[in-house]
Amino acid sequence: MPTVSSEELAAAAGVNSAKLRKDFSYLGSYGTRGVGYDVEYLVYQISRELGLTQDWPVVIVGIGNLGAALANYGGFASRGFRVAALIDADPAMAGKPVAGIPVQHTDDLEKIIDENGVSIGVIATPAGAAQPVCDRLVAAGVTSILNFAPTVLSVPDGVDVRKVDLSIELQILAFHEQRKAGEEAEAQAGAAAPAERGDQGEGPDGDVPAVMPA
Amino acid sequence: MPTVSSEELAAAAGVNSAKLRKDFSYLGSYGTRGVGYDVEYLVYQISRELGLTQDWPVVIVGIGNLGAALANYGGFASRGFRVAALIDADPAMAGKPVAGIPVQHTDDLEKIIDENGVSIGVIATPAGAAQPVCDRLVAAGVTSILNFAPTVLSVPDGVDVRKVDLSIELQILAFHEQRKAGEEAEAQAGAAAPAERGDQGEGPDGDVPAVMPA
DNA sequence: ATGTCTTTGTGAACGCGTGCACAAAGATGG
DNA sequence: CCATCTTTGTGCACGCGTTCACAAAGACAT
Repeated sequence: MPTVSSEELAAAAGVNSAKLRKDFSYLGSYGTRGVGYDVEYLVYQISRELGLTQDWPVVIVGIGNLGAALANYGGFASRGFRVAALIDADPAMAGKPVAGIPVQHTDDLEKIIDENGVSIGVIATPAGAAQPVCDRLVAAGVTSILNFAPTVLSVPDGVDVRKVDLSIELQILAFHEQRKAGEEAEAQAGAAAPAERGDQGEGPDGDVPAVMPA
Repeated sequence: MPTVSSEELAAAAGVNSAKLRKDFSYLGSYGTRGVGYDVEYLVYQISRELGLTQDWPVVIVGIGNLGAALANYGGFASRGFRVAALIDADPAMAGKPVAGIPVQHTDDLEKIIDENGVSIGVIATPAGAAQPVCDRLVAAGVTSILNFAPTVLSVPDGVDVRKVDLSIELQILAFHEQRKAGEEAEAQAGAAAPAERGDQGEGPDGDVPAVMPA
C-alpha cells in the first residue's frame, strides 16, 4: 500500500506539515500513525470533498474566441465538468461545431438548461450582453455563474457569481515588476526616494499594501 | 472639488472603513479631515502606486483561441498594458493580423523582446510548448510571466510566474454548489449525515476547509 | 475669532489562523 | 508480549491583520 507522510507532502507543496495535517483532519482521520496517508484513499477523499467525483454539466454562453478557448480547454473534463451545451446569439453560429459540440442559439437557452439539469453557467459574452444572459440563466434555474465579461453582475440571493478578470493577474505582475525596478533605483540613488511614504523597513513583502493580492 | 469619505467607499466596497483608511494611509496622507478624499487625486495616486500610469509592453505567445481572446481583450489598454507583439510557432499564422496586430513567428522572439523592451510575457501555448517558450522569454530578458498553459513552469530566481487555471474558478463554484445541495439534504434527512466528519456547528462558511479559496 | 461638526489617521485591543510541540496511536522488531 | 520508533492528530501559544475607538485636524457657520 503506497503511502505518503504529511512531512513529504508539505515539503513538496512548500507549506507547514502541521497545517497540512490539520487541513486533512477536516476530512476525518484517514492517516495511520507511524505510516502516513494511504495515497489512493487520500486522493479519493479529497476529490470527493472538492466535488471532483460528481458530474457537473455546464453551459457556455458566448462562443467568441474566449468561449471557444473554454470549450476546447482540456482541464474541464478531468475535473468533473462536462460541457453540456454551447450557446451563442449569432444565428450564423448555430449548428456549427466548436470543440465537437454544435453551437445552439440563445432562443433555446431555457430549454437547454432545463433538459440538461444545468446548475452552473459560464458567461463569455461581450459586456453588454452579460446581464441579460445572466438574468435568463438564473430564471432558468442556474445557481452558480462564472463571469468572464467585464461587468459586475447583479443576481438574487442564493446565486453565486465569480468574476474572472484576465487583466488582474497581469496587473499583479506589473505591480511586482514596478517594485523590482523601484528597489534598484532606491538602492542606487539613496536620498532620491521621497520620505513622504514612511517606509517602515524592508522584508520581502513588507511594504506591499494589503489591498494587493499576494 | 468632488470628494468621497472612507465611509462611503467602504460601504460601496463592502469592507470596513477603518481598514480602508489604513490602506490609503500607505499612500500617504491624501485625505482632508472633515471632508474626505479628493476623488481625482485619489484615483491618480492609486493608479500610480499600482503601476497603471506606466506603459507596460507585453508579448503574447501562442495565438490560438485563448491568445486571440487575450489580444482582443479591451481591459488591457485601459490598465496600461500595450500588446507589443503576438507570437506563434505556426508559420501559416505569420503576418496574419489578429486584433489588428500582425502575428510574428517564434524564430524572432528574442529580437521582438529586445527591440520593444518587454519585461512581461503571456504564455497561451499548448502545455508542451510552454516550458521551452518560457525559457526563451527568460533568456531574452523577460522577468514576469503570466502562464495560461496547464503546466507548472520552472524559472530562475528573480522571475515571477503567475499561473491562471481557468477551471479553478469553476471548481470553486462547484464546491459551493455541492455544499448547497448537501445542506438541503442534511436539513431534510437529519440522521442520514455521517457522524464521521465531526461538524462543529454552522455559520455561513464555518466548515469550509482552509485550503479552499474564498 | 471661536465653537461646532465632520472625517481622517492611528494607537491599542481583539480575534483568527499558523506553527510549535507533544501525547496518543499504531507499526515493527526482538 | 514488550520495547522502540515513526507519524498522526491536536491543545496551546504566538503573531499578524482587522476592527474599534478616539484624539487631532480641518471645514464651515456664526
